[in-house]
Amino acid sequence: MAMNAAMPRKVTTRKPRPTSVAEAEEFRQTREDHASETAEDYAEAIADLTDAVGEARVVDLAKRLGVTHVTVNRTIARLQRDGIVTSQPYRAIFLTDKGRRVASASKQRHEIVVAFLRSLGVPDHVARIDAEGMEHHVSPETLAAFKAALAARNR
Amino acid sequence: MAMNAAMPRKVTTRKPRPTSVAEAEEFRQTREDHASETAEDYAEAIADLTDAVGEARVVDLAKRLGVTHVTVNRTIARLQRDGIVTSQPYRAIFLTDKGRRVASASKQRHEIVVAFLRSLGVPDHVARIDAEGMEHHVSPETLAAFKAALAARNR
DNA sequence: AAAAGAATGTAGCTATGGCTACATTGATGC
DNA sequence: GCATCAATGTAGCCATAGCTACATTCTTTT
Ligand SMILES: [Mn+2]
Ligand SMILES: [Mn+2]
Ligand SMILES: [Mn+2]
Ligand SMILES: [Mn+2]
Repeated sequence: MAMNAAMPRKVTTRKPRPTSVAEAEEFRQTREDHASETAEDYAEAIADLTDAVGEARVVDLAKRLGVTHVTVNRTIARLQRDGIVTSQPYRAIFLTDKGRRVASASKQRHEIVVAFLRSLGVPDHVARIDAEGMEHHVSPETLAAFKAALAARNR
Repeated sequence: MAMNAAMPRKVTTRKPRPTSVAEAEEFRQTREDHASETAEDYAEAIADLTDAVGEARVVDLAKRLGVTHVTVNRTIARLQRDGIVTSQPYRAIFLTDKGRRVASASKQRHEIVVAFLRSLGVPDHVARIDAEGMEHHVSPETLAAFKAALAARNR
């Protein structure tokens, strides 16, 4: 198809910028989820250890989380700053009221995610691994959908 | 119940350390997932933009990902170092073969996760947000389970 | 061709979260 | 009681990933 030479044409070397930026919100939420992830996992681990052996020590948390005791120390300092735990040198770590609420909500959500994956036929070991990461990105709506699917299956 | 005063008792101030450390593997995998997350999201975004407007520019990626152009610049340098993209100053960013493979696999997984959540009745907007974070923690086994559940629903 | 403006790049800051190496403290065993 | 060893703490390193402020380059407009 030949161009009419007399017809003026806008020469645009620079490509037009895409207008849509709706996706940005999704990434922002993911980053926000990651920001609370450490608090949630530590709170859960501290609650578990406290239930199991009466207290949560730095060395227990390090083993459980697969990091060194140094990393645990620094993280606990941040969690104390943020009102999730109390801690004193050479003492066990304890959850604050806020920390207990975080632990309880996280544990519930975590267990539902594991149960849901298992109900789909995912092997237990794999379900536990996937759930450890997925849990922090499961919104209340999605959690409700998981619960509903589990209930439907048991009906 | 009264204690027999003659019975010797081991006084253990220090609580016995918990032996189980199986959970550590789950956290390690989550950290590993997070390490590849940036490459996957950037590769997907670059592939999308290249399809949509012929090229991926720094400013487009910044808008899409909800970060400043500075963050994009630094990330692109790392991705180039890691063989995911090629880039030259003031030029568009292109995927390498490796980058295209990452983009393709990520995009497929991402779409399946979104479709699966929607099939559970999660509202589209929420499904997209949750999927953006969850996708990186979905193992091949779980992905297969999602696919199977979707197929069953359409049967 | 020059000006203006958009895009890109760079300098330098912050926070999180990993690590090794070394110092200190506390609990256990003798 | 004291020595030993486990636990805890601290110093200082690294990488990732975010930011603001400012400099430079390229594209478009006039
Ligand atoms: Mn958890
Ligand atoms: Mn987790
Ligand atoms: Mn993502
Ligand atoms: Mn994640």
